[in-house]
Amino acid sequence: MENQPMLLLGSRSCYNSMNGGLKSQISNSNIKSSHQMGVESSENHNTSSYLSSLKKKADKKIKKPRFAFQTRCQVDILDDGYRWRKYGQKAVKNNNYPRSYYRCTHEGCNVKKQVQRLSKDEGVVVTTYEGMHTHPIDKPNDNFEQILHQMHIFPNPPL
DNA sequence: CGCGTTTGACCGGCGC
DNA sequence: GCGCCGGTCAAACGCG
Repeated sequence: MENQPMLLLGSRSCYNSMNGGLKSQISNSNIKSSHQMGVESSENHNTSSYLSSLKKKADKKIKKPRFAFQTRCQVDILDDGYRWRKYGQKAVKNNNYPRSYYRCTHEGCNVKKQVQRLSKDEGVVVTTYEGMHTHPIDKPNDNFEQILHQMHIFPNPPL
């Protein structure tokens, strides 16, 4: 329970009413840093080039800043103003519901988002954000943006 | 047509 | 060393 995420109650358009205090677990480590140093020239890859780029340089054990919060709504897709592209869906053992993996469809913005529903309460959706957006919000939402600010999470850090 | 979504396969790490 | 679990990508299809 150390990393107990914050609880947001309300429907899709009801991001208000936040119980408990907001805790941003943003590590002081680098937020995005190098990620572009990967492939550039040389497109010829071996047979199993498959996930070759996956390993990349790996910046030590730097973990990306990720924060999770739970929402009480029937829809798992929370429109936070960014565009997300689903890149996978896997079912976890602890939950009877599958977990959805989303990624920000922005150039240079490798922000990921996980959406998981609780098997116990299908009305509860756990959304986990990984990384930070390096660009302003496309569709500024009312309360959501304010929440981000309250969480000390700004869309475009001074990097 | 563009791209967002969907599904299966595969890999890496960890536990036993 | 193998099995399990979680995570990601890739190709195809559907929809706008």
